[in-house]
Amino acid sequence: MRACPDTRPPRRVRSPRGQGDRLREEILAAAENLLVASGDESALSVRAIAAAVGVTPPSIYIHFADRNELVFAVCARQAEQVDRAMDERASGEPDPLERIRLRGFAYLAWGLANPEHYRILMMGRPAATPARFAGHRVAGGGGLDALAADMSEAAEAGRIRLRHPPRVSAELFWMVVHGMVSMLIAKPHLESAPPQETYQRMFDLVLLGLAPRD
Amino acid sequence: MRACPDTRPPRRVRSPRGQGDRLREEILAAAENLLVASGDESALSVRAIAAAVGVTPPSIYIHFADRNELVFAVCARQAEQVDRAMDERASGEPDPLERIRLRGFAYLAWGLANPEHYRILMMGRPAATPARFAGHRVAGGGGLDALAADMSEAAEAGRIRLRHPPRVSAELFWMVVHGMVSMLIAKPHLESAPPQETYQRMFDLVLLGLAPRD
DNA sequence: TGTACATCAGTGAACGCGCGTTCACTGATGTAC
DNA sequence: TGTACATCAGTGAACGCGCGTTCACTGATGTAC
Repeated sequence: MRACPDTRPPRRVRSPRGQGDRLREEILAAAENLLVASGDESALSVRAIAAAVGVTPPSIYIHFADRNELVFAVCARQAEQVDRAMDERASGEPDPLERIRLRGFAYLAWGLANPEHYRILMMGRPAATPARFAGHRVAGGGGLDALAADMSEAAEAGRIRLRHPPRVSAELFWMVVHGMVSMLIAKPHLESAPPQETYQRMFDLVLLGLAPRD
Repeated sequence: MRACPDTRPPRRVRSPRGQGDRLREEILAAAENLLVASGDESALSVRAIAAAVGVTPPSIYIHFADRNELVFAVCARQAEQVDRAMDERASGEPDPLERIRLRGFAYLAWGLANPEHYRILMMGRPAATPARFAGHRVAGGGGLDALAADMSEAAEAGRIRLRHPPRVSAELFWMVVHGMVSMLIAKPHLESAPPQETYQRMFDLVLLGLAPRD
């Protein structure tokens, strides 16, 4: 029978001089783990993160201005992957229409694999989003531009017929995929078919599904 | 110079005997006001609602099991309007395809008019949603069925070409509109055109926008 | 080689807050006899 | 007509919690002279 078991997590060893930024990385990694394990942004409290790192709460503020900055920094890390993932999926595919399909699917897969990150970045209250994350961070700048490029190439190749500038069509297509992702995240039980099947149907719908008979 | 100004809201007069349910209505109305005024679910604290009604916090629990039930009861009230709104918009329109368009637009308009309600009902964490609100409450049962009916009628009339059962096509269409709504709620600054214009583009996209050249 | 000093990476303790929820109680009103 | 009782619509006070954030401080390590 131990008198007073010490259940506190092990104290972290102090970074050597000049290596203070190590803590920043450890904070981000611990927060990422907490977010994935809990699937709930509210698990990301300053205190919980500090405890997971093995450090006291004030130490967080050495590296982040406030909680919100930290939360978004965690998500931004994952978000960097999506543009890369979309490009990887599309690269090597000669058919621009198929590239569009692959990009959309990569986005969907990323969202479903990181639902809480997606929720924070893309479904949050606008006021909660720090300015530098408010813009087209995800599937934004790079993602939408590449999509628009594929759109115009597909149109030139006669694979599709564009009614708007490529960029506008790219935004519309992205909104459609976003609808699927946010839907599956918020209401997973409404999933009547596997996501890839629904995605295919959605893609067909947009591409030729409900087209009027001639 | 008043000594000790009483800034508390006026006490509510007690309901007469047998009229205890009046308080329930007043709670829902006060919560609705708070939600609309703040545009933030977190403003809906039990204490804030009680104060707005002019009653003490424990009184809330006479009529609601917990905070979550109350919050969803508030949203469910607004949600009842959307099915009615969609039917009203569609009724009288002979063209089934146009009815589909009108239903979707009514849904969009409702979502944008009640963003915080929409967020709570349709964009929340699944676990936070009480069981009886988890299903197709919004644009669900009634809404999707009516949409599916219009789909098959439009197909019979030769206005569209269905690649799936009408119900599936209705769900896909609904997901597209949901994408627009949730997008505009979360990222209003990305709105590059008025919603009705984007909606029209989206509708055209689904209906005939990117259809391949024959 | 020794010593004063600056810097760095954190810590300890606390501030003040609002939150959901529970429990025993109150005081007015109706009802049975 | 009077009185005991039950019911109803709430209240008052508190429980216990975790939260973000701030402030003055510490102790080890490097650096200048």
